[in-house]
Amino acid sequence: MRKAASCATADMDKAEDRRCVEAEPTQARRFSQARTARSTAILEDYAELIADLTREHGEARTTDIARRLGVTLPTANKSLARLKREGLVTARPYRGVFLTEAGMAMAERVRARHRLVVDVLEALGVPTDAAETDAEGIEHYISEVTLKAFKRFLCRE
Amino acid sequence: MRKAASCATADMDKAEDRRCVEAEPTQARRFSQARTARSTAILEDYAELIADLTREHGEARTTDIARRLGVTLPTANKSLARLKREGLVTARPYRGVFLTEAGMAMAERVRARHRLVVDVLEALGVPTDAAETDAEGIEHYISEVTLKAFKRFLCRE
DNA sequence: ACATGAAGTTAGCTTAGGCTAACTTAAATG
DNA sequence: CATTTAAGTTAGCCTAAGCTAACTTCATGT
Repeated sequence: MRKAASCATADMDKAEDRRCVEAEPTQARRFSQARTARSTAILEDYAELIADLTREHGEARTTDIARRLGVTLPTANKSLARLKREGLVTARPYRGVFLTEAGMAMAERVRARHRLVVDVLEALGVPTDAAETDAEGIEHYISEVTLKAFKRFLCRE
Repeated sequence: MRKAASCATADMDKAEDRRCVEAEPTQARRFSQARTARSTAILEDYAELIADLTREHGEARTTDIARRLGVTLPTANKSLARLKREGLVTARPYRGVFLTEAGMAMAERVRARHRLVVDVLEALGVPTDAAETDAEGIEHYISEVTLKAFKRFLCRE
């Protein structure tokens, strides 16, 4: 076998040894969480957008969803199929799209989180447009713990 | 055609009209940017990790990369093929992986950004572990403008 | 009332990132 | 030095999200 490139080589001191040995599972867990978040990011975007459109227009149409997301109609359609499968929306063919209870809950949670992220970014001096743009990517990766910290930070501003 | 659910209905005032009409391209652009960032996120993770491993062990082995990322060896292998294709790493079969100039530049940029994001989160009161975990997802969506704002914020702390 | 054009759907292709199974290569050790 | 075991590779499968092309449904305006 190839020369041990593993952390635990004899000439390393105990501290570094320990640090290295624990780096793997910890980091793997973090990446894994990011992957999970990535896979729900799209669901969250759709839920939030459907709630917005419903509020603005009284209904959420697939065309409007596609336009706002900047994707084609078939792409939106396919993604909506996933949301249906996961019980977040209901839709009958050629009719609009409606959030289920679960979908509304997700939308509400996401909306609040989005607002919070934008507010924090602006509080940190990020201009509005950049804050909105970056929030669109960032928001899906904010844990509950971080959310709470953000709230506290804004309060004592 | 179905009743116009578009923004520009007669009974809307000019302000809302304008807001709505501009919402589509703006929001579409934001989502599109998030999608772009998402597609480079993995490249950035690999580049950063390869740099770390090289610094720690003098080489970056596919097994270590896979273990740290929490994916299987074939998955890491396939992703590394993409990094090769995009000119970020070089690798000869059964030998380690090495960053190209471009790869090192990316790794350095990503490392600095990661540090900055963690520091900002901690400054906002997020505990270290959550800060590290969330940063792993967040970092890929931070624009240059936001990065600058973060730096300014940390300075005047 | 029907023609037309927009909205929606379906089929099928691509890329990406996961996985397992099976195989090959390399290196450490008896 | 031969064997065993770890590392790396290849093949092939799956799901997701993007696309275009082609088709169907719907609703509006003449």
